[in-house]
Amino acid sequence: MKIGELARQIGISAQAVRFYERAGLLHEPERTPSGYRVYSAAELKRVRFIRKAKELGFSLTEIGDILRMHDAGQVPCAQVMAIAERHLRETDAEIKRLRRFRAELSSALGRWKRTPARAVTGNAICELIERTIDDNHWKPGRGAAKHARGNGRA
Amino acid sequence: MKIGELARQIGISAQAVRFYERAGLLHEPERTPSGYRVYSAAELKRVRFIRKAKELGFSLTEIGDILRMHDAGQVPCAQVMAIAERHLRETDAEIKRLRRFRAELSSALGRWKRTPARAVTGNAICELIERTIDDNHWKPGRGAAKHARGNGRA
DNA sequence: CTTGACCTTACACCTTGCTATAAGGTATAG
DNA sequence: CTATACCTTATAGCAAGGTGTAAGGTCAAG
Repeated sequence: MKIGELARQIGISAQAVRFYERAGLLHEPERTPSGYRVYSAAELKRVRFIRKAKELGFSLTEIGDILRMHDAGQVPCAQVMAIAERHLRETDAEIKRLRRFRAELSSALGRWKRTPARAVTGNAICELIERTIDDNHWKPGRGAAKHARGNGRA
Repeated sequence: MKIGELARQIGISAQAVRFYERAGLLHEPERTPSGYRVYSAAELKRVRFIRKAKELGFSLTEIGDILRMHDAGQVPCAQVMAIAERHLRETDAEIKRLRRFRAELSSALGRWKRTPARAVTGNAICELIERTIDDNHWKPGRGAAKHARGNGRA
């Protein structure tokens, strides 16, 4: 199977497959005499594994670690569980953060609607925004969202 | 006031201030004879506005639009409200997405714990992951998380 | 007159996971 | 023989919001 066929079966682009190879997730594949990459069913499964792990929120780095453990003859399931549990905690934290943010934004919007910006003081840029945090009941913790990250599900 | 003093008062780096200038959020400042940027209280307020808007989830592009409206003599508050309402909807969608993801991850973890990977079939990479989506009760919608992104609160 | 804190510019780099493009070689159908 | 679909490599670029570094100029204190 050549790269385009593999990519089609998984539902990704051929470039993405080459990208995984360069990223160290796939071994150097065999080649036809003319240099085309040739993949076996095992490689197909490996790529499928990569996509599944990605959908579960694993980063390519983590997936690479897992695959290298596997290649070294180890069973990486303990690591997989640990990473998944960390992702769960991070997701919880991110949901909490987003909920706090949502509440704050919603409350600002409510105040803006009750007190429209007819009372624009001449030297404000947008008085709505300017009075919002001057109220200062909302102290965003230092670095609250430092590690926040989309979890990469495509 | 020079750039370092301005940055210190806002709590950002001097590079960030120059970055805002290059991004078109700040006007070309006055300069000392030796070329140092000199800022007035009005510029300080403008930078403070930028940070406040950013904390409310506005992107630098949006903030730039708002500031340009202001510079053109308009009152950008209607746009600000519209953007804020869009952010609210996006935040809601992102929270929903994360909750679905969390439920899925949590359920996978539960299954993994109940049925540990002692039954490792020889040709799997990590059987935990491999059996998870083969169950296939979980169809991630196409492009569900296309626009998902941390909302830039620092 | 030197040290050190501050300022200047320009450019590269970071994160992640790819996508796009250029410039070319290969395989197959008609 | 040619059209076209596929493959190769290398390189650049995106999103977003900056940070880091190099190489140098300026200013006050001691």
